[in-house]
Amino acid sequence: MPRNKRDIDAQLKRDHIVAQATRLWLAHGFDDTSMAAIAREAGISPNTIYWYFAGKDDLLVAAMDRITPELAQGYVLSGLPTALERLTWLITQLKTYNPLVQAIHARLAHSEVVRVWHERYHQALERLLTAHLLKQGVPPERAPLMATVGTFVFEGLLSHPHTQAQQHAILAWMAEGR
Amino acid sequence: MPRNKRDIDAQLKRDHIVAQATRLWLAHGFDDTSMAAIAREAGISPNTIYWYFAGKDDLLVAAMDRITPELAQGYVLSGLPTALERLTWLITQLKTYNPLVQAIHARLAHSEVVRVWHERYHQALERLLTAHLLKQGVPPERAPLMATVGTFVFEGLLSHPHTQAQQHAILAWMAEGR
DNA sequence: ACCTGAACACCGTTCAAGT
DNA sequence: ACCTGAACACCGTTCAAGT
Repeated sequence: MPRNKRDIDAQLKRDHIVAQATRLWLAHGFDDTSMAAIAREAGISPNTIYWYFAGKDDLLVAAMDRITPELAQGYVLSGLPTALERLTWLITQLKTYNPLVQAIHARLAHSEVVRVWHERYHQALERLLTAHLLKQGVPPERAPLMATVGTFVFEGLLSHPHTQAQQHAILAWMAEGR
Repeated sequence: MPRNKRDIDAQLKRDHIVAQATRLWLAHGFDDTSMAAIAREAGISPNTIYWYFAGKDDLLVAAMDRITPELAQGYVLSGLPTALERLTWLITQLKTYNPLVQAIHARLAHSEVVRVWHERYHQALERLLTAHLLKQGVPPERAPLMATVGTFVFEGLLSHPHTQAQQHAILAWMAEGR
């Protein structure tokens, strides 16, 4: 994307800001990490962030855009054999990023960029699940519905406390594709 | 609960504050309705709210505590014959209160009172679904799991946009108890 | 017991000015 | 093009003082 040295530097700095924001958000939560704190950590003045990002929500989306390809790659590379193992791997990873996932949902009502990002994310997850369900032998007219249900259950697991046993039972139920 | 005239007046005023807060939150959202705005509408000064409530989160919980018994009563009184109709009724009602439901989830990470309330709410909903599933003939060892899944799907429906047809298909799937 | 005016500490964001 | 110091408008909450 960057075309010359200048653009590369700008890209690097942008990425540095995103990295610091992500680190602080994961450590202290989205709401409890101010733009001032992010700027301090990145070694710039607070308003400089606004040169690179339209606002805190845009910074959040940039953070997610950095994480998700990594996750997708890891998902493929993991090469786990069973559906249950793959689902468990995915939810374990997503839990790592839970403060950001939470923030995405909390900002949904207030921010258009977040809304757009979330929409895309859901579609990607549903595509993944639909493909899996079809391979599992679920009838094609039923698969999309069950994929939507699957994403809801997945989100429920992410946002609610539960025991390891409960998680296992629910993921096993999902893997079954029933 | 109130023991004398003085307590009754205090109770009425408390309720008046909750009513105004609920009205404004439903109209403009939780975050976009300041304590000052609620006080203005209730005809008191902002800090007077803090005489009756520990904070904005406590006011939110009080609002939910006012709504849920009404909902539970309406659920029973509706006397709808089929599970699908009852689920549809329930989600239609809950959608009416969506700004408050959203706020509950958004405040989960920040407020202990909200966390406690949410926990109770989930347990109540799961009990409702478990009872329904058992009546539907679902094996007892499977019912609690499916009830948890059901609440996740229910919450997913509440917090994500979808067509009427999608909602119907998902609720029908839930009513089936599969 | 109940209520208030004024202030506090903080927030995301913007402005005017610099290089 | 990039960065900053200072300010803005606002927020939930608290304090000191009243009745």
